[in-house]
Amino acid sequence: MASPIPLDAPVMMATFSRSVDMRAPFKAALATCGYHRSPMLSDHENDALKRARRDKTRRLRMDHGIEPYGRRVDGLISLAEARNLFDADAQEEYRRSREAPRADSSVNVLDRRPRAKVAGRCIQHRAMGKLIFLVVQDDTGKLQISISRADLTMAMFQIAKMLDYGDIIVAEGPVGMTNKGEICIWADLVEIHCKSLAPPPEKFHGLTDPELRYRYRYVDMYANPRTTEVFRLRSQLVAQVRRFMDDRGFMEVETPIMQPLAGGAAARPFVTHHNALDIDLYLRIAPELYLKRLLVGGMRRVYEIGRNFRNEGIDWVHNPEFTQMEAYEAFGDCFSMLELTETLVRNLARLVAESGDLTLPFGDVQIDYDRPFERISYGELFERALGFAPTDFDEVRQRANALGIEDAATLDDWLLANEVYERCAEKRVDPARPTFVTDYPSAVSPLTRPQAGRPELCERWELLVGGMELGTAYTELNDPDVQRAKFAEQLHGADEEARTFRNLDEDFLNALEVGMPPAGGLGLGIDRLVMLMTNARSIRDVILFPLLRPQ
RNA sequence: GGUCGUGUAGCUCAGCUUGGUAGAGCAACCGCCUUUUAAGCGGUAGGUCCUGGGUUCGAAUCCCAGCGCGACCA
Repeated sequence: MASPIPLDAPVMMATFSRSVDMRAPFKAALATCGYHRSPMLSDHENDALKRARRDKTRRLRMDHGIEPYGRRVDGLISLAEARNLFDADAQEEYRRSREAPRADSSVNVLDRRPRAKVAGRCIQHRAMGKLIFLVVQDDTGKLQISISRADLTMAMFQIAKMLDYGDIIVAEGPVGMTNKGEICIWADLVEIHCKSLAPPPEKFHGLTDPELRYRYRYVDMYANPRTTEVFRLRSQLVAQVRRFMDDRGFMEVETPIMQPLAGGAAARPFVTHHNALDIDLYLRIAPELYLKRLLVGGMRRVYEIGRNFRNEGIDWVHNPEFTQMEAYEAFGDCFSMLELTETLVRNLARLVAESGDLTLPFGDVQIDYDRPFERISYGELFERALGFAPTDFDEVRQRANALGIEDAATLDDWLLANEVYERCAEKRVDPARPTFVTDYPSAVSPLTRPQAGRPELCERWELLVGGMELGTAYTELNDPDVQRAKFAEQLHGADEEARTFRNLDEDFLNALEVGMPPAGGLGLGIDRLVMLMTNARSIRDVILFPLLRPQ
């Protein structure tokens, strides 16, 4: 990169003026090209800590002829495997043999201890004279590497002495034990394979600032082993969801993420552009309309686990991109999906629960996944929380005004009732009790089949757990004329902005005219599910790289 | 959107109430040390106290505004 100002300029200029930062243009350039100012990244070459490490890199090359950025290494085993090799009998035999007085010093001590060759990141380094103790870490755990001056060449011992917290090393030697009873490798070979230049986080507290943890996830992962654990568990949970769905005869599919129309949910989409076709495309807010096309095409049970994108705010349960499972079952309904969901969630809890009772902690509460989940109707929950029915529209308007809901005057009765519901009723559900809220109003569910006897209500539920909306399911609407009317109605109420991306999806309506079997459809929030299973209190703790404001 | 909290060395944090030379631990550098477990001992170095303005002889500290982050509320 050609910088307009030499990097050493500030040093030379400093005598003239301390108040003018001559690096400002350089910093500004870094900022605009997406670099961070943070000391953990590489624009602080003046940083003494980083300079010390660069100096060591140079010394490794110049004084020792060692290239500190290594190559392929064969014959490695994991740290957990190495630890498992420990043989107490061999260790005891070796210890006795060393302590036994020997007339002839040329007789070797008896050493049947198994040998191991391992690699890992150095996370502790205690050099005490002619002994060095390292702790290295890999994805299976930690292991101490003990290094005695007597066991290696002088050069290799010097190198071991120079190691820093963060370096990646290879060590080989017998698996033994220290006097203090720590299982370790007594290394007779130590190599450095990657010199870490970054100043490491504090070794006892690690990285605690949540923003820094998300921003430097790669540091967070080695400084806080719990982080890696959460994501390993996430991976296992998603794999288990797939197994569960596959076992029930669902087929996994992948539908477009870039869509010409953003349908299937009410949310503001992200816009992108395809150059060759010269068209704007939207990142999907839901895969729903494509999955239903597959039912039209004859697939009977389909599901997709994938990313959705919603151009909205960020809080403890919302990240702009998030992972959801959507599933559709021909000839099912919202109640077949309810059974599926309850069984699936319980099944996942079983994977995580340590004891048999399937109770998992989530913040302050203990959530019991064993008991049958609670069921309550939307209307009943509304009335219990507010003291009047959602159909009591005069009361609803009064309460809406009291709550200071914007555009209360222009909203339709049911939409307003739903605003009141979301503010007052939803939070009345016991967070410790997984709860299906059923019989949603049709007015807020434009893709859902109305109930036969009460068309103002529809066949839909939402699952609330731990104060979060975990999922929702519908009996899908498959009458093309009713669907068209509902879309039109929805568009009618939309503002100018929403109309640009929420156009009438003629192709989807065409598909319904071809004919879609009656079906149950489910949306399940995977991130939130993982939050519940790992007791994570922020969605950012279960997303590897949550969206952050660029620095 | 509102309220509260928070921002000090690479990291984790004191200091702010009551204005007066910028502090500790870890990490780093130099030295000692063959059984450490957050090793220890001696020494050295390291700062835009988030930013801007104000009050003051003097501001990390008090006031105002802004920005970042976090939590709660709507």
